[in-house]
Amino acid sequence: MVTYNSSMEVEHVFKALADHHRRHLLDLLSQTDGQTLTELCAHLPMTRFGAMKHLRILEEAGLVTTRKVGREKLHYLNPVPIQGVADWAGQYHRFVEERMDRLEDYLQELQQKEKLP
Amino acid sequence: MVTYNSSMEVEHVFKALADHHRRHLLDLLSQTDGQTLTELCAHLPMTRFGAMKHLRILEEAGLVTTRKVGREKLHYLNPVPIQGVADWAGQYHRFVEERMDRLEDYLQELQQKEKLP
DNA sequence: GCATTATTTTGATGAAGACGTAAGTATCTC
DNA sequence: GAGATACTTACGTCTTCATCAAAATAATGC
Repeated sequence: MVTYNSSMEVEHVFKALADHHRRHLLDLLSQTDGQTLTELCAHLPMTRFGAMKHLRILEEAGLVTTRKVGREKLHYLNPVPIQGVADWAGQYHRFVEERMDRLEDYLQELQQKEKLP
Repeated sequence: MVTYNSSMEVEHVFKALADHHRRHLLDLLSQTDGQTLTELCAHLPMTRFGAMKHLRILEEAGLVTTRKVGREKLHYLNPVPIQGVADWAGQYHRFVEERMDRLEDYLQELQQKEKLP
């Protein structure tokens, strides 16, 4: 049985990840941590205001932390909440395995029939 | 580096999973596969029409397959696309590990200082 | 065939999301 | 302090989402 977790925290993380621009931002931070808004939004096909809103959603979900240095705001990846998503998805792994096993059984059965027709 | 995957398929899966009602539906199917709309919507705090739309989104994302038997429509879990999410999230695992290592180093450093002040 | 049950289609509506523009506040540089 | 730079706030708009209601379709059982 898969444990159904409806906690607000996990929900925010899932929602934050449900946009490829935001996943792209996390990717960018995983390559170079501590980038400014200007650096990050240079990679997104939108205005800096659009990028800012996405970063705020990531921050509210706890996936990004920020630190103000002078007039710049540095953004850092926090990978911990992603672990929650990985754990949730991992619960379904055994269902995929079962499916693979069934497929294997089926293929072997086919093979048997070919040998002894 | 985390591979940024913007394919439409993955995007649909992420969006479909970004709602706890839909994750709950997957959970229900993982417990008892092949349930009808009526059976499933009995567990959700909404009308059957609301539940139907959620099921359609899951179906479009490939997370649920359906089979019509008489006047009933049976819903089956397809766990395979969830694997894509697990893989994506798994890419961030090493960042969590790095963080743990740094924390461990820090704690050991503290311990050293206590011993030799 | 007729009443019942299961599902679908087709709007309607209010909320939330994803942008954008324009003006405002710090901060740095000179 | 004047001008450039980095970010923010405060809107407006357009789209998508979540939900419900009512009517339509389809299958079952007697």
